[in-house]
Amino acid sequence: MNKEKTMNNNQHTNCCHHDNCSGNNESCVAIVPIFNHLEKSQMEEIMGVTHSVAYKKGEVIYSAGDQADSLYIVNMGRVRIYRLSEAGKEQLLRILKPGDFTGELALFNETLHEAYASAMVDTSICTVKRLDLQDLLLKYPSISLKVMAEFSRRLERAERQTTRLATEKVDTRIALFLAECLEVGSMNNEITLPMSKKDLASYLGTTPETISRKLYELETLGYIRLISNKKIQIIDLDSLLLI
Amino acid sequence: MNKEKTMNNNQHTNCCHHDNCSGNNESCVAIVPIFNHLEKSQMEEIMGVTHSVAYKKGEVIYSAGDQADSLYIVNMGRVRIYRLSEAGKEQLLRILKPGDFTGELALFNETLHEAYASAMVDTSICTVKRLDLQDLLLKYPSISLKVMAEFSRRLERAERQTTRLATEKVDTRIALFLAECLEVGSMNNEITLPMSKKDLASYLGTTPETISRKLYELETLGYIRLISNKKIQIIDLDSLLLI
DNA sequence: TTAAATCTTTGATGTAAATCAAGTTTTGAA
DNA sequence: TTCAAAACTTGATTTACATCAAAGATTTAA
Repeated sequence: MNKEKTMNNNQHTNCCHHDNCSGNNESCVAIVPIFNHLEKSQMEEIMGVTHSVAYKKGEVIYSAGDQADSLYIVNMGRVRIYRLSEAGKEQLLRILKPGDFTGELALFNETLHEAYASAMVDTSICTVKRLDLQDLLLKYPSISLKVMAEFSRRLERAERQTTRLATEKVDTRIALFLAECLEVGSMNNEITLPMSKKDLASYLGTTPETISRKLYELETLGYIRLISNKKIQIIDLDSLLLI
Repeated sequence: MNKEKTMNNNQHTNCCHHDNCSGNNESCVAIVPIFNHLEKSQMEEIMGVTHSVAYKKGEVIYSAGDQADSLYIVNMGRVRIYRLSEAGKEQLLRILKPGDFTGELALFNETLHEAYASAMVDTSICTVKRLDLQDLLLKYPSISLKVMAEFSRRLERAERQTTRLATEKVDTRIALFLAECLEVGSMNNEITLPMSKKDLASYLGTTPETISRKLYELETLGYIRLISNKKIQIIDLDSLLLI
């Protein structure tokens, strides 16, 4: 069951247990939307309270049940956020890219994490301690506005996903997902799946077998073309969305 | 209640499209968690920018596609927030009680509403305009902390629900729901369903028929006892959660 | 109070998608 | 580069649940 054969449970309480420590803080603060609108001097102040930590591919960043006391901002790499069902089945919730953050839930509520976060590739992360963050938010209210904007976006997405899982058939969920991949930006309607089909299945609340079959079916219908494992060309978006 | 009788209407500019207008602002600001921790003088300032509106049972408060420009705080009554699937199927997302708020999503993001809000019973609501709210948040950063705490709680719930819909069978989802109803507080393990079974079905991503059958099944197993339409006694919580 | 509308239950039937199993392909670490 | 471990595909089978239909409840409004 336990796929993370992590060497040791490293508690990154402070900085610098890992390699790339200091200095990186700068880039981190500068790239995240919640901070990068501030004055240079303010950013420098923030750098003072951030800690940079590096995680190897597969390493766990936090687990459900952990006491949450930091905000985690992805500086480089990719982080998967997932939950486990009662039966231990994994469900992928989202994938963080540089500039995204997590850990905030418990930060404001003194609760434990309910989700897991692990590094999908070698990843560097900046952390800000609960109390430091609260100070920052009180001192620079505009940060709060950014954080709230991000929260509300996430909330919107989470509720949209909830509705899809509750009301749409698998075909439709796949079609909607493909359409969203397309939106982002793509050469001649060609998309690259941002995750493995196993993960996609988990994200969409289905199984890899079903994903495989449905994609084949969509190709048969002439709506898409399967180019390679991760590449798909959308041929008829309108029909796709009418499924 | 009844404090409105003693009040005269001032300080609200474009209030009074509906009946019960003045005076209620006070109770509204005083009861919501995002404001009620403030100083009296600060609350009074906030009252100055809130508008009280009454909705009759069934009235729509906002619809998907509407431009969102206000925060809605429930003062009295009950509000259902729901979405429509691509096929027009309704999905209940949550039910707001006095003190809860909605409309915030688009408030920080200049987007349109994606959900619908309608009054389940006669309801009175306080609204705060986008710009007024932003001023308040910048002026009183502690309000932001409250709002973020509420957001993160909602996010947690939304993601939990997503995971349940994606990974659990209907039995389990029902069992988990019943268990949550129990938590809140209940005499001798007796719970009162907070919504119709039709709504519950929608919330849990299933159908009323299935709800009906599964509840009967749970009774047969001896885990619960169906007292009346809306009342259920939980007999064996542990077994219920092991389904 | 009564009738209409809405919700709920129960039964019969259909089906989408999960599961199981066994190959094939891709990936990544040594 | 090679080889083992994952990930992916395809087929056969099972099943959980939706759908349809029609009879009881309950709620609502006149």
